[in-house]
Amino acid sequence: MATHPTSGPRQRRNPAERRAHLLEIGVELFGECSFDQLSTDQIAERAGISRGLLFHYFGSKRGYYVAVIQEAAARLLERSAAVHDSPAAGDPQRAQLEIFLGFVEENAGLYTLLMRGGVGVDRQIQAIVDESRDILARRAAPWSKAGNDSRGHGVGPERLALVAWTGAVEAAALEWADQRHRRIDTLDRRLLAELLIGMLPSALRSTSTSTLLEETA
Amino acid sequence: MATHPTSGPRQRRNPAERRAHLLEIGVELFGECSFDQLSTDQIAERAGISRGLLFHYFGSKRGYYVAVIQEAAARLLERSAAVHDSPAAGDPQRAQLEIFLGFVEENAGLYTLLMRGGVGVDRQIQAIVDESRDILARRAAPWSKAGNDSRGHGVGPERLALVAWTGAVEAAALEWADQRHRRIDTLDRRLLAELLIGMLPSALRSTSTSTLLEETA
DNA sequence: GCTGTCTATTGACAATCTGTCAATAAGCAC
DNA sequence: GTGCTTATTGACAGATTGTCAATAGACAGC
Repeated sequence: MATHPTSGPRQRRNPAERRAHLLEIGVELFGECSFDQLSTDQIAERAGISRGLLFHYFGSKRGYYVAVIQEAAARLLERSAAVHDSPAAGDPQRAQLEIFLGFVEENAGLYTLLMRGGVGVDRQIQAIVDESRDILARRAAPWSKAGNDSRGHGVGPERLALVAWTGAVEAAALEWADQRHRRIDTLDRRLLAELLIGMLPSALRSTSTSTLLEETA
Repeated sequence: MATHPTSGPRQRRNPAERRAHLLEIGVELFGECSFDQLSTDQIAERAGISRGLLFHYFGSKRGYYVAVIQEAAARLLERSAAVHDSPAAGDPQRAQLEIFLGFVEENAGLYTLLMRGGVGVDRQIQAIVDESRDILARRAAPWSKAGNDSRGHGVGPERLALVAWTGAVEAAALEWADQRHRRIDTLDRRLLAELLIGMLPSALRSTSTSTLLEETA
């Protein structure tokens, strides 16, 4: 619609500030609409700028989307790192999980955007999501330090167990956030963390002792 | 490019047959490209028809995509039902899981399309994916019959455990298929099924006995 | 084999969207 | 106030989705 700012004369800003503002808006908008349902016209109008400026900063609509996903990932990882680097008393693993769940609850839209919205859109985005996932998983499950290959991933069977557990965490977190959002009676954060941690040993046991792949063969 | 069929005169077909053919092609193409990266021009050219015909059958590009996703879901459910309805000897639960893994391995693109590609694109598609997921989960984990609400879903905490386990199965299946595709040494189908089944009790235990939500409170 | 009818299929057209770029004006130094 | 830098714009080109009256392939009746 309006290619023009909502009102008044053009507003000249510091590029870094402008860029940050656009990313802020992107996180918000892409948390509600999908990539193809959101036009650059809408984005520009919401930001109070011309469409041309969006392309000036991000090159293409997809470039903008990638930057937004990266921003979302950075926020999640930053929050997680705060706990990881200053291990509080008690069980750091559960603390990490609870922090994670808290983040998902508070930023359900952002998290959904990051873990679900970007997938299937682009290889580049898939890479960002996968890397974030791996970092989070390794923080929440430090035992996985054993057997990482050069790219920081575990080898076959072991990685499989970690991926399975990560999938459980993600799916549960999304469902849990949704249930709380809809005010459905469900587990509290601590119990959910316990449930998820409880699933870890069974995954591990299968790959390390009963697989017959390495020693017991 | 060519709005025209690749060669020769126009080919007149039975509508049902034509529609099926288009869905076939859609499953193939959307397994490789994302929604916005695949133009209706490309689809039409690949199908050897005009772009107009695609819109005649499906109304819009999005309508076509929804139909393709539904087709993918139907194929997966059909395959699963074949095992579900004729319970072979032994453990039907593991059989169901192994069938599922076999399907994922053979149709990795299709499965990825169904579970990942559609998410974040549309509420309608999200509904299709969620429903397929639930049906599969209930077939693979028949114990979940207890405590379904009117919409066929479990209530809060119990559903949470099922969702968590389902997430583990999905993530593991995708990773496993990818590892095998890249010829990485990993678990065989039977062991992966055991690993996943092994994760189930720990999920259940947490919600039913230690949650303090119902009896033990 | 010829003709007419039905409808699957087309191709041209309108509307919308992404991406480009020279022109413009906002803010700052002097 | 004047001039310079550059963030910002708006008009434009190319591509893409969606519409619809016109077209032609197949089959029935003769």
